[in-house]
Amino acid sequence: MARGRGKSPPAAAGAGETRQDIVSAARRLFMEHGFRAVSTRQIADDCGLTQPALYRHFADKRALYEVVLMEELDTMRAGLERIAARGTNVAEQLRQVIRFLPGAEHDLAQMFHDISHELDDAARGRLQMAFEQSMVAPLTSIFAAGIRQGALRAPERGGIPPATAAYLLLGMLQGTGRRGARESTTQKEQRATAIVQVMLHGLLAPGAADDPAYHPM
Amino acid sequence: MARGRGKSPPAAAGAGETRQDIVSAARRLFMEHGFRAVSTRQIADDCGLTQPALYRHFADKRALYEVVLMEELDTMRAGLERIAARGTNVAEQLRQVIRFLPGAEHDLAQMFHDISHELDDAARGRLQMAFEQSMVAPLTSIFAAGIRQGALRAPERGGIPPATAAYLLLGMLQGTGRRGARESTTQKEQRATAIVQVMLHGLLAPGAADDPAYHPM
DNA sequence: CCTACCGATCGGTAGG
DNA sequence: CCTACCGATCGGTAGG
Repeated sequence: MARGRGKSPPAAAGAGETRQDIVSAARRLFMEHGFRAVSTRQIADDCGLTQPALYRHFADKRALYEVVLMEELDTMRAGLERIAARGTNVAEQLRQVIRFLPGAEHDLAQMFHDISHELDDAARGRLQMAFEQSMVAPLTSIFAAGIRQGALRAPERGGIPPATAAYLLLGMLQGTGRRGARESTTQKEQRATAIVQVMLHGLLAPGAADDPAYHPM
Repeated sequence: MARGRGKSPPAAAGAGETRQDIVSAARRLFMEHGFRAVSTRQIADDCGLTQPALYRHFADKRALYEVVLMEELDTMRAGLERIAARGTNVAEQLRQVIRFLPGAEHDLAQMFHDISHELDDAARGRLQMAFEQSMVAPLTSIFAAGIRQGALRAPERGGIPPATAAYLLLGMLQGTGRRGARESTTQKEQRATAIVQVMLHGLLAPGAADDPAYHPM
């Protein structure tokens, strides 16, 4: 061990492996604490480097953060598109989406805040576009398919636009921050069931004509 | 003007007025940028003080932040309890809640993150309790009343627990960060309509038996 | 990829 | 409530 500084990852790092180590450490730290709360020295320490060494791989802290976010969005896109591509019914697709998306651990809200507040205009634009393509688009296509197949109401028949449904679903998934300690698995499951229940059936009792604007036919 | 530093508020500040000026400036800044992104010097500048002067009114930055959050929660509680107390039907109450709660400008998500990450255990406990009492409780009581009056389905009849409904509503209101520029008034209105529509009626088309677990009777 | 170091800024204190 | 100032830490650079 001629390193002396940190636990060098697996073994002797090859060519581009150091870069990926940095991104991995940065992802873990940024996603848990947010952009501002994580220092470049913490990231460097976590992969056994000195802080200035980071700048051989990334122009600055923001550039590293953008790479982290882009990779994260790409992972989400892969998962969501896979679910959207499956031909199962909408209810089942929704359950799979809820099971797949990180409820609180990835702290989606944190991510959106940082995109809005910590990046320059150019990076913000790129990330907003990536967010639309990776998260909104697959979810929108699930709802659109549901409408097309007649399983969901079209906007003209008392439904809502598919893209709006996608945003509302994402909001429900974010929850309201991690309230208290980590949610248990059964809590997550109950939450998932509740979301599906609301999105599909709403909460109105049968026969209750509470909303005069509602004319599904 | 013997001040020389900043626009001193209205006129010569009386006794406890300086303190309130500090809280007001802090609220504006904290709510827009988050705890870490706002420096004590910015707050002081905003009310025509030097930075050390803040410490004559608050023990430290965190204590000031806690006061800001507590006041904010109290404002929300007043509004929500007023809506919950009105005897109108659930649909109308939901619309009023959505109109009342700050959609993106107050950045609820930001607030929750800071509560979880920037405060010590004691303050975090106090704020979580205040959040439950000020936001969750009034919303829960609206949903509970709806169930009691037969307007909403009880959890045993395909509904969900009132507290869960409250959390889901808050999630939908947060949206997914401020996506892009400020939402326009008409966008807000469309969003409000969509939320009410989903919460009451869901999205399932009539006759579509997509969810085998659904037995409202 | 390291050592050494920069200017800037942070939250907070001393002392009046 | 101000001036003066503290130690700590930040992101980033010089130079090898």
